[in-house]
Amino acid sequence: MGMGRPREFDAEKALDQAMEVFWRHGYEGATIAQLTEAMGINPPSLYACFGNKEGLLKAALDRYTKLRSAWMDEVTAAPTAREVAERMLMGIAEKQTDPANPPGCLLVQGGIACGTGSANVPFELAARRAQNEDQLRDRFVRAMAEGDLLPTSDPAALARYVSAVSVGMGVMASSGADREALRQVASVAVEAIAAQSAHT
Amino acid sequence: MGMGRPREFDAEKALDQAMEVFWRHGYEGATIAQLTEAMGINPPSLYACFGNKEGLLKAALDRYTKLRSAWMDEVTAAPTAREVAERMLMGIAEKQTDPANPPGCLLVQGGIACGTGSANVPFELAARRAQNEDQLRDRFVRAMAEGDLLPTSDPAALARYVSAVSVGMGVMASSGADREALRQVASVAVEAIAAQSAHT
DNA sequence: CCATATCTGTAGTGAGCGTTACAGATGTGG
DNA sequence: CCACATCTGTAACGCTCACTACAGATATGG
Repeated sequence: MGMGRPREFDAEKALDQAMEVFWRHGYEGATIAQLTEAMGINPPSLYACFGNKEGLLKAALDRYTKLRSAWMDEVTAAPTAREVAERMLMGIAEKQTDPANPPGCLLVQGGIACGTGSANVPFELAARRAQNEDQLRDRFVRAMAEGDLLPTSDPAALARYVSAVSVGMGVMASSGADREALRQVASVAVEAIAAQSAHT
Repeated sequence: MGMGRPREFDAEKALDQAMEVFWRHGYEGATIAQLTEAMGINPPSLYACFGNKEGLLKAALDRYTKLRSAWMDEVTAAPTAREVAERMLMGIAEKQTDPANPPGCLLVQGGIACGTGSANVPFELAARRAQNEDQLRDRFVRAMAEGDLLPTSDPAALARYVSAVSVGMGVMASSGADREALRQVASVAVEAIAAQSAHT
């Protein structure tokens, strides 16, 4: 039995284009026509490769988090909790205003609220955001063990806080805030972590 | 010339129901069928009263901000910048997890990203959020004048920060965070304002 | 070279969307 | 009581949506 005709497009390149469309217009706002045009393929190729619209979104989310995992590792590699928060939030100020991408964060822009037919999309995004939060929490737990945070600090609460600020910055970026405005927010936000840091 | 048949429904009550639907499903996720059913009216009544779907959203946004303005005044009436931030963020933790309403904030859930046909909806929401931010900024400017903040503090940056945290908390609430989790975030977040406060 | 399996492009499918035409109902002004 | 203006409910409009049937193209295995 033969293997059939090979596909004529690069699935990863196409996925990058789809990611951009979801990022800019959200899941419900993105149409198959926009997606296929951006990906340079026709609907049947999309459905053969990704199943349906929601499958394409999940593939785009996977690619998004994969592209950012190396950076997240750099962030958590910072020596102190304070510097972790600083690298994270300052880096986000840059990334979310990078003109190479749509403003904001795909994990927020993708769809915070959806209609009844796409009710699980917001949960899907929330699960991805939770992964980042967990990675931060683990890092802050380590900081606790290293005596880098106050004995009264709550690593999970700090991780939730940094995650919440990130999300807020993303929404601000998507509605026109420039890089300097986001840097100011990040700068203030880091002070809350500094206040929980042992010494200095 | 006669004044015509009077309408048989209460526009404000209907608007409250529409607000809920937009709040839960977002602008694009909310359908006219859902809206009319929740409002207890038929499409022609909706269009006669609010123009179209976007007009209904704007009316719902107006009502939303109006309902919250009294509370915002209470918040900014707090004696210090630190207490303003605390009342604001702690109050938001409560409001965004009030079971009487959908979780989160309408000004975020309404639609962060939209399709090409509704491209100005996100701007509309951003403008309303900016009003809150301006009110906070004015309050922090006053705090500066009263010597309540450090001479190096930037009132606009602090207002942006509090606004960003609020938005982040709203997204967290809409994806299932409970009241206690939001309170923890608020508690950490306030520390950043405390760090900018003069004395104590 | 033939059978088979998969991809590609065209051209649709039914369903659901926001919106409205229409006719009947119900009020006001003369 | 009568013209008129506005609201109400029914039923539909045109359009766009996600999705796919189909036929032709292009590879592999024998």
